[in-house]
Amino acid sequence: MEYDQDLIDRIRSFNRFYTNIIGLLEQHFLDSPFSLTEGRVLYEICNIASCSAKKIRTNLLIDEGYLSRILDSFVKRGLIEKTPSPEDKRLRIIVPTEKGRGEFSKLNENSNILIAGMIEALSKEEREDLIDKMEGIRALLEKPDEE
Amino acid sequence: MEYDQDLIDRIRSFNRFYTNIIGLLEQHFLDSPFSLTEGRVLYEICNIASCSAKKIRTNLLIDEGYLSRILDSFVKRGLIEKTPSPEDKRLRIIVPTEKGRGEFSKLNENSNILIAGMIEALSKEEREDLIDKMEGIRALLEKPDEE
DNA sequence: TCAAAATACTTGACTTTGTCAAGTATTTTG
DNA sequence: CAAAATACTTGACAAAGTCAAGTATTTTGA
Repeated sequence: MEYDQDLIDRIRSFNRFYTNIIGLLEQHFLDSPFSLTEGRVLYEICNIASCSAKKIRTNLLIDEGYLSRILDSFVKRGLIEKTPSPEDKRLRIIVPTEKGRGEFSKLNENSNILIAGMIEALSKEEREDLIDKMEGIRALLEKPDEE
Repeated sequence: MEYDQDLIDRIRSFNRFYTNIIGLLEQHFLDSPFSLTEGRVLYEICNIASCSAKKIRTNLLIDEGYLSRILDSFVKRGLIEKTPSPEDKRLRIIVPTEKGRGEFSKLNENSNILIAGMIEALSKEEREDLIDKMEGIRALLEKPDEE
């Protein structure tokens, strides 16, 4: 394969840089009652309509058994309710409780604060520039057929 | 704290997107004899001059004991050599073996191929645009005093 | 129509990954 | 030169993730 090594090195360098950024943002899970994976699962639960384990797994690439146990622990912690679907009794439909949504908001709020801190030194113009670049990267890397 | 929620939401959306990108690239560790953390450690070893556990830890935020064991396993696998430093006998200086450097190159090569695949649909101009945006983001987010 | 295959999830046993704290050897500091 | 600090190691443990077999239900196709 023929490729431009300089370009790739610079992309990799950015990736290392951004991995650290994301790592910093993810550290707030350490001060929360959630692991990173639990946080992602909770995100899906709060954003998927009539959610089920199956639907989470289409978005998340997580072991079935592992997810099952995470959901169990969410039930025990009062964050979600699992009820067998009336149409298909193999499925359990998952709904976040009030508390579950509350915890999710807190997680988001913390993340918001971290990001606000990250960009606080930037002017309005710089912030807009940042967003433009981010969305430009996404447009370039996202497959045309996706989303 | 007063902040622009729309801006933050869009940054978070980009972060989720880029977390997936990085996740895809990191999956190649699954087909390699290294865990992600091992890969990062090997990266440091191959890029730090007269490396020691201490120096790795300044870059990597990893538990001292865990690192010690990873280095042990690298010795057992013939990837590095650890010798007490003559100047300071508390330190062990770490040098990658021929094999260690070889494995590291393989890891890089695989990563290169993945990135090449990621940008293969892009034209020359688009690739340059991508790099510009990445380096622009980095410039914006990196603290002025860093690097 | 009903046995076989597929689906959705659960459970037990296990491995990998990461953490904590105490311990050893050496060096630095006052 | 004793006490504190540094660099690393080790044992015990906990958290995170994987694998495969099992249960209940639904779908498929002869």
